[in-house]
Amino acid sequence: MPELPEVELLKRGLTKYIVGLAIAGVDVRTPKIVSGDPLRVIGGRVVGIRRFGKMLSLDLSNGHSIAVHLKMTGRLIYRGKKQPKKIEVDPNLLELPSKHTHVIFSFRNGDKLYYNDLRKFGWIMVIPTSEVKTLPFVSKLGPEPLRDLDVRGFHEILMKYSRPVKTLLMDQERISGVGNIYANEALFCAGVAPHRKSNTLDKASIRKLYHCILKVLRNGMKYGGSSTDAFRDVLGQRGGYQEHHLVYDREGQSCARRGCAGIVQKVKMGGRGTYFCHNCQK
DNA sequence: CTATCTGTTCTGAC
DNA sequence: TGTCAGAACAGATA
Repeated sequence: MPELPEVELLKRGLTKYIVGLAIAGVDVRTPKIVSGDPLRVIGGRVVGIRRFGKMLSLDLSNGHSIAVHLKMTGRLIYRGKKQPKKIEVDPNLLELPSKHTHVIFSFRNGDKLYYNDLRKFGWIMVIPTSEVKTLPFVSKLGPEPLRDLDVRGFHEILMKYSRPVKTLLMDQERISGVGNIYANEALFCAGVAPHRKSNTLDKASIRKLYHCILKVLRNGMKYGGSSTDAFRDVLGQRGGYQEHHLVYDREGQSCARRGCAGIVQKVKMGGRGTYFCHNCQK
């Protein structure tokens, strides 16, 4: 669920609400979610939030960091003094902690940060700040669009593999941050069929796909993230990008492109829902 | 009730 | 090394 745009929005929200706060306590309700010693965070002040692909690192003044991966259904929800009066929150997030709350960070000023996760795939790791970059998960991440990937680099990656281009886009060790929703949308935007082997794309298509990836990621952020299901921002509010999906979750509906009579197809690729228009994507 | 679906990543098999 | 199925888990939907 949370892909680059959603995690980036979360990063901005956390920066706004918890940077500067000192941690007074941690309540670990589901131990398997947390690794490292949670007590190390106590007394630390949040000095910054970093994002690595879809992972976040909450960096503390005491030399430790809280690395968080939300996987499919994780949520980080802030409740406290800075939260706006009027927010539109899910009914099941009105009462926190809830039965899906696994970790609670309490700040000295009384504010709280809740880690909720319906499916419990996500994780939290307490480690020295200097080790965040060397985590296997982080050090293996490929370049990130919008930051350290240009058309040339993108071209190079596509040429190197003969896999279906969609699974390549979602491979975090090749390109980081793109997940299923944005891969589907970017391929539609570029008119490229998801099952095309990446090294068979021509230069023009590659260029187009590159710009489409940036475009859909930026759009995702512009509309507050994609909340077809699990994603909520740091205040617990839904995003709006799902209303702008052109193929994802639109099986059987008519193609969004003007003048195209195609119907959005759904197939399975690499075990994931793959949506495309046979007419527009070659 | 059963079967199948779900946005991520890791492991183990080939 | 590259690729893929299955697992981790809980709930929604058909």
